[in-house]
Amino acid sequence: MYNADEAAGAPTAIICEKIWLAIAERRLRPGTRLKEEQLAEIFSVSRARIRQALTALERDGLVTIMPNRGAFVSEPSVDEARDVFVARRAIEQRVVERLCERANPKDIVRLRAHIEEERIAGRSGNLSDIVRLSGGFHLLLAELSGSAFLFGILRDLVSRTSLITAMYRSNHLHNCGPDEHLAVVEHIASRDVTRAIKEMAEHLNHVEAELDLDEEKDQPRDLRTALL
Amino acid sequence: MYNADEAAGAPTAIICEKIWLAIAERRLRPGTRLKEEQLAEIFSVSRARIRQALTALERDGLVTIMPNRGAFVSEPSVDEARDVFVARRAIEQRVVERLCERANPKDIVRLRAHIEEERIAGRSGNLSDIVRLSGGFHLLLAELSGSAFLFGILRDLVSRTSLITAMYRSNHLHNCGPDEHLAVVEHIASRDVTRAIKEMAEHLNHVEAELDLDEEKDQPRDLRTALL
DNA sequence: GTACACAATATTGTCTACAATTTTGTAGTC
DNA sequence: GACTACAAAATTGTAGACAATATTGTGTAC
Repeated sequence: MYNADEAAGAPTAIICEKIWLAIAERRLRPGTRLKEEQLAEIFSVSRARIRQALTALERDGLVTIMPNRGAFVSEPSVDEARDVFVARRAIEQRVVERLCERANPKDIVRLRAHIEEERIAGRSGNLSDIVRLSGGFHLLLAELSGSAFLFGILRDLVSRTSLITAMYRSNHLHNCGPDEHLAVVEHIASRDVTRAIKEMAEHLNHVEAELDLDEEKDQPRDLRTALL
Repeated sequence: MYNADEAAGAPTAIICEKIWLAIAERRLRPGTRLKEEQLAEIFSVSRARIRQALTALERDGLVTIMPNRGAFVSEPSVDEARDVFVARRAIEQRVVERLCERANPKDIVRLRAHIEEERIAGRSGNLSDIVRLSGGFHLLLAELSGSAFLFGILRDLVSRTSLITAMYRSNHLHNCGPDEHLAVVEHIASRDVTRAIKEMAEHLNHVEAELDLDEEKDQPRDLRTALL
């Protein structure tokens, strides 16, 4: 069978997505070094394109580039992880508010269809699809809210959330359940702003609560704190 | 006198800042084409570094890169401008909330010192400093809130605000007055969350209100709507 | 005289080679 | 025997050259 991973001349976006998925699926663990030449050989592209991909991934907070040192898979701290959820609650509240005002029947149809895709992926157990679609739901919400800017912020936040869930135990993998997604959508459909916001806030709380953010308050980021 | 603008081998960050300032000060008008080779010659650097700077500026929303077409100074629409303020109110509310809980006397000293700098720049009339410092106040607030992530979002938002104020009449240039900044800080100093939030919201409303966002509902983004 | 097709030009996108920096291994000295 | 200084290897950062693409100008046919 033809393996797309080893196809030559992959566009930058594809490379980003492959690395992103690898991180989200924990195949690439936080802290892993990402050598440019190595990646260039793996994807059969030039090193220049890998550099583009890495800087784009740095923008999304998935990799950390240290000057003259190289790129590493980011290791968000507990505090940073909590910050992401603080920001998500703030942003997604606005998204839901706007959507309750603006959403038309067509939007609701798209959202329900998306959730159906999530259900199918959940049953098939395809981890790539599950990760992609569960984040994609929140992104679709932001897109339909009509604000390109809120969408952009949430894009970052969802990427970081993927890394965080990958890092702090996503073993249960309840990970953004379609049921809670549907509840939000139905509240939006009935223009119930208060309940829609509340449902979204609870959903995000559930996702955060499933992480091991209380234990190991400050995990070792450098050797000094790790060993002394 | 030595002119730093024409110094050879400027780092990417410096190039970004120079272009950013030029946009914020309206020396580069929205829609202006940014030819890579031209910029490379101006800054005496290679085109590769200009490309890095342009992609970074695109990330901040200041320039728009069209594939195979080139880079242009962004022309945010009225809706996009309003979105930025919606997002700023959401984010900066959280920043102020956190700061009321966490701020220590040292932080207050830094904030007051910054406002004093703003006052000095305002009296001297140095446009570069005024633009930089007025945005810098909000960034300092976010930095002191202890959330690197909220800081990152606000960095984007402040950049975009600079472009927006440059585009939609910043002639009065009341533009983020130090007086209102001080009011916010004093409320934070006295741990009065409600008033601090209110003051910040009003401040942002004032900034938005000074723009011509109601008139010319949809300014011409492409030739079709401009001419027909 | 106008409209379409083609060619020339200019600009961006990509790749390969070279330079700078950091890290690691080795030897010398106290 | 351990520590410091130096050298070599590996890796990133940068620059310049080449290829692809879009725009503009010109010519020809109708």
